[in-house]
Amino acid sequence: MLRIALSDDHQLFRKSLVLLVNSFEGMQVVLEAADGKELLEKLKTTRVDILLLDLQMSGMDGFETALEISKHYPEIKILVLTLLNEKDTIKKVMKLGVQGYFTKNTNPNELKNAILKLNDQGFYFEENLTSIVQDIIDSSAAVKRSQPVTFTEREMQIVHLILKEYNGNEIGKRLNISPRTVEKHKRNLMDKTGSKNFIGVITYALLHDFLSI
Amino acid sequence: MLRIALSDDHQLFRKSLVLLVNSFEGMQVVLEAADGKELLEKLKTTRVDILLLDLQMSGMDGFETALEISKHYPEIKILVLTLLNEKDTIKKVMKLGVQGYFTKNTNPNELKNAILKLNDQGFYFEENLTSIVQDIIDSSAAVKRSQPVTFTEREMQIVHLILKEYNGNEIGKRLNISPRTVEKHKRNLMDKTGSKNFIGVITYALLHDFLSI
DNA sequence: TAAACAATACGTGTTTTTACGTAATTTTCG
DNA sequence: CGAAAATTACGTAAAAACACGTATTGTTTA
Repeated sequence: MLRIALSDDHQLFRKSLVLLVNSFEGMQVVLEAADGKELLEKLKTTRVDILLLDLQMSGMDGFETALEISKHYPEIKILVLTLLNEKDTIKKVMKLGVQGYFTKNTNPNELKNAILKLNDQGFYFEENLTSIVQDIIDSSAAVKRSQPVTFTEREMQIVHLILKEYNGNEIGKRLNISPRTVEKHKRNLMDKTGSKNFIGVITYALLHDFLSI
Repeated sequence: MLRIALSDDHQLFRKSLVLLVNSFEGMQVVLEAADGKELLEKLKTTRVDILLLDLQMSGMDGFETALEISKHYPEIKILVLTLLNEKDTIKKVMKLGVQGYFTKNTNPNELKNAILKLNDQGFYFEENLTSIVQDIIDSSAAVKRSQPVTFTEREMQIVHLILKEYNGNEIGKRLNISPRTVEKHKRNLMDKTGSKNFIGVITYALLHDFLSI
């Protein structure tokens, strides 16, 4: 059962939205708030999976709220509901950690689909926003392309052995090198991919197609 | 009517076993195979309830067969027939998802009883094996592995946060739970996926499509 | 309503990984 | 050949993860 939070300062709209969402199978509104402040307060005691967030709320505004939520509750997926449809606004909220965007004048039946996709895929954007998304993805990919990271053969060997769940000691034995050397390789990989731990190296390699499992 | 499959490489024994089983009320042999390969082939077109599986088959051996069957046809209950009676062997097959064990030198009249009990209770073991069974059921994570592994919502949250390279402490803070609880979730995940470390959990989830990055 | 599952939490360790630095050998290649 | 890159290795210490156990509290569900 998906636990939905709903934040919108228009009570009538909010209440009907509650009814709509509750009519969908597999999800339920567990939290309602009129503004960001109330929302943050209630989140302290209520666990939610997905937040439907209005962008025109009075009081603490939607941008600020989105930022706070994604900082304090990164596990909550945020679907922004708004009347706005301008490229810049969209980009702006996306940078705040929002995983979905839904304009209020879109067909309400699509909302269920949006929530489910957001939950399954981790993101949802309306069809017509594809180009914007692509823009953003491209621009962030360009940053990565400017600093080409490659793994050496030895490093790849080590990645593979780590995927087989060998620890540093065992890898050293298999490769006939000191465990310290294995550590050094691991550290180099973390440094060059900017990871805090080796899981970051693995995901980096997967995302950059150095690796497939 | 119980649909029985029978796999044994000794044709004489197999044929007489067919007669024996067919003489029992309420059950019928619907499939015969000399080895694991043939068995798997025939299972594609024949539905069976219970499989009587010999452990000394040539070709693909019984262990491997049991593993394949329980993986692809978890609904089929497997009763192993064997001459072996050693604790280790018994444990080994049980970990493969076998629900019953029957030594060939036991009274044949007991076979009907074994099949019926296996069907009704979901398991059957000869009296003297009870302690071994209890041992394994209590202690073995491998038993769990033979059942379909699923991640709970909370576990998925934690997987996602770990992918974001948060450490246990940080995850605890973000989710408002104790770091110890996070550790517990991680350990449960490692247990249920049979991993030595969390990288194993990640790859398991990726391979089983719980997760995409 | 009992049983199973999920989520929570702690104790008491041990093992492994990570951090940060330095530096000596190969190996590769312009 | 000589510079750059890759591989090797170690010291010291702190942080994090892992192992294995127990236990309470809700929630689902057969």
